[in-house]
Amino acid sequence: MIRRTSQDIRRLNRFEVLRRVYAGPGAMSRQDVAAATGLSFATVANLTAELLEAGVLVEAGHEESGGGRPRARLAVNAERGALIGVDVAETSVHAELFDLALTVRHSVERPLPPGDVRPADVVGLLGGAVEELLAVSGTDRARVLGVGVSVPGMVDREGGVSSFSPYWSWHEVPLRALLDERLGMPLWLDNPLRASTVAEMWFGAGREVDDLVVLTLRAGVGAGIALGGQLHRGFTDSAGEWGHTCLVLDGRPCTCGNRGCVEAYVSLRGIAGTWRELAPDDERTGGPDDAATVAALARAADAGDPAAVAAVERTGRYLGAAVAQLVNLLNPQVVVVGNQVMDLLGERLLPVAYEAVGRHALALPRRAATLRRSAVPHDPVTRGAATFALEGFLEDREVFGPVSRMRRAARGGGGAGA
Amino acid sequence: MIRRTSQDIRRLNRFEVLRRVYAGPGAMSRQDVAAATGLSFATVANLTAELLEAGVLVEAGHEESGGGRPRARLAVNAERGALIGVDVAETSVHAELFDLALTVRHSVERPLPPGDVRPADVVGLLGGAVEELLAVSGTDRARVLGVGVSVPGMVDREGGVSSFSPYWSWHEVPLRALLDERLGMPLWLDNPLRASTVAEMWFGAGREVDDLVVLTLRAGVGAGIALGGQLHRGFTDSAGEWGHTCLVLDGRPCTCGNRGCVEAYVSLRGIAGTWRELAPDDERTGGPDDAATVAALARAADAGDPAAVAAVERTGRYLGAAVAQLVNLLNPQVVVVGNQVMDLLGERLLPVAYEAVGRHALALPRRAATLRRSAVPHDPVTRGAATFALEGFLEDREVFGPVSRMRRAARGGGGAGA
DNA sequence: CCCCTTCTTCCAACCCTTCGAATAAGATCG
DNA sequence: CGATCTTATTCGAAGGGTTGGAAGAAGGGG
Repeated sequence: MIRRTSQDIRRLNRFEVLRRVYAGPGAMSRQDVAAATGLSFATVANLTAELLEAGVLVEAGHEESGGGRPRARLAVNAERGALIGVDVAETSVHAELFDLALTVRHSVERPLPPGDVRPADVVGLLGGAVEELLAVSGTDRARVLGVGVSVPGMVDREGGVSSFSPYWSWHEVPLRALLDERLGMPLWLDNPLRASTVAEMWFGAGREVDDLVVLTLRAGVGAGIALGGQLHRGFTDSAGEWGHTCLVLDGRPCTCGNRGCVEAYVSLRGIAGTWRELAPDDERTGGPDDAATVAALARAADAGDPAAVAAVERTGRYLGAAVAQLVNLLNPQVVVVGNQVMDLLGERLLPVAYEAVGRHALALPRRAATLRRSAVPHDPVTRGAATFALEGFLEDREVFGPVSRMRRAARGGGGAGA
Repeated sequence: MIRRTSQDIRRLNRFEVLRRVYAGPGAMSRQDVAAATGLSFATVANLTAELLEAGVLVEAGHEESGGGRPRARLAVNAERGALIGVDVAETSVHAELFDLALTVRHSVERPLPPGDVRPADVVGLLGGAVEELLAVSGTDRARVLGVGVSVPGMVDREGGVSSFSPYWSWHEVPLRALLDERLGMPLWLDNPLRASTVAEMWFGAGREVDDLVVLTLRAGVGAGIALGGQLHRGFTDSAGEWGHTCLVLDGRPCTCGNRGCVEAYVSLRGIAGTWRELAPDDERTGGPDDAATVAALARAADAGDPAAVAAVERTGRYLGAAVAQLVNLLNPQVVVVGNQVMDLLGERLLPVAYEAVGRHALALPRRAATLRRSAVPHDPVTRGAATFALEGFLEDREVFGPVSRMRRAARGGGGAGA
């Protein structure tokens, strides 16, 4: 049983206030935040005071006054510290350094060798990439508020263990232990699905919406699920494995051993496969690099190549049918589609997919749901990983103590008068 | 934005305590409840006092003492009031009267005419059934704490409107308005999926588990979803429409107009259809009453009829493949299968289905999930409907006021000594 | 320079949980 | 049969949160 305490309310409200400030581009006042969150003004003032004291927010000038006291503008204090987000993907380790305003400051990408990769190699590469980020940006280690790391597959977040990797023969790898030693900074581990989702919640569609599903389409595919404003992790941290949902009974073989999985149709490899089916003699369809093949497909479709157009169309229909299942089952307000496949095929795919959703989903949940492309700036996975670190920092009891502690401090210090 | 307040904590804890008392068959002490809920003993004592004062609980004797003061046994006060649960189904209206211990006291079933049925007819029949329940049981209207009504299809719970019915040509029918007038008792409207799920949360597998999926298999099929101990309703109250998830692309036509839906394979009609496919010349497979056909199928399978055995087996595989999707996506701790199909085919179906889940789901979420038959006594839909009324009663601010109100009352009244 | 308007801060009130001391209620033993 | 022991409950104070409203702060306008 999880104990619910009033401090949870406080923590969630703190998140909420800060999310609004991130959302409003430098122009949020306390009043705006109160209106947007539905919290009382007193509470917003209280929480902002706390965030100001912690240096997370700063007051940046005032708004135009229409006769009364002008509102103070709240902004995130970018210089309060740095966050690092790392995306360990199939072929590379991508590490980025953000300031606290979640602006990308520096970026490093290190290729991973093909084939099976040992955990120690990833740890080494990751450690090196982080060191380089610190060196290049001249950031002191102590200024880093946390490092978020996204590892593919199933990750036991609490234990810090990678239970299973789709690409490598990893089993119960104690990543936290290995990385803690190497990095010496606060560390949060999770997987790319949940990273993308949390990025969406802070910086994308999730800012306005409480029930959303975030589809990640790249080498693998998955669905991050956020319901009631809370990320759903599942009983063993493995919710969101949408890729091996059966889309076509006895359809194409999938890497998982089954047939007809969603992933076999809307992942990079699946899309390349669809093109190959439709144009078996076209040598562009046969390359070993699926991302390159899909990029070629996009170009060919733009050029009016009939097989390519048909392949995109068919992919859209597959995607739509698969999304319809989610819409029926979860009745979300928004379905966000993101990552590589979107970057490559983007606008070509969504209209077809949307139309297919309409054919496959029931009227009421379909009308409720909108399908849209991710609006998260830059890479949602590294950003999401950094967001985990941000969330971790915001839960730090040293920095954000209980209210009474603040009050004692205020009394002791004695505020300087005007 | 939904405001989170400390009173929500109180309300949820009140639910939690009471759920434990229902779960422990007459043998729960305050200590047991505290251990089971993880709440502090003081809080449990506090909540119990409130429930005792409201007459919901009573102290029923003491446990054997092993040397110290004996523990008081807590029990639900069945006589505190009555609850009515109504299941409006395709072919009948089934109304049941429960005491507060959720024991069925009286039951009435009224057939509905085949074909399109008007809302007024359902309201009339329902009203009559409720009147009969009151008359037969000699229950005073004022003693009824609430009436829960389950209506098929999509129901706007807050508005009290049936947005869409799968059987009848209902559109935006203001059921609450119609029924309020007829019944004159507190009313809660919802659909059978969510009713079954909430029944499971209070009286079935959900007592021990926080993430569960409840499959309802009868004329239609659906999946009730409870995550983190909370029922998920979806953005427009229509989550759980699992029946029209695509199981076989371009498979059997479904009533919804698409092809290959889950419902076309594991609903009563779907199962009958599978049997018919396998034994087209067997006249037992062709009756108009699907429930009767499935009952015949169960008998034939028991008798060793090869086509019947194959039909059950195939149905199990379909079910397993469909469940695997849910297991992968949501990573629940338990999947409960219930309602008519289970009653008819029960034990024959689950082993095959379980095996198929194993083939179609990923290792980690599969290991986490158990598939089991509903353990909710009697009819989960009427019971769930009654449970909505129970929950409504437990939220009644007149009865369960804030803590301070209690304290004032205690001071004013002055408790009688021992 | 005073008044008016609007934003912020501050305080008291209220809600909820929990710790620990005090009280209650049997069992047991001398 | 009372003292003592053990365990269960009750009670009060403290701690963590939110909120409405009074009081203070900061401009604009006459």
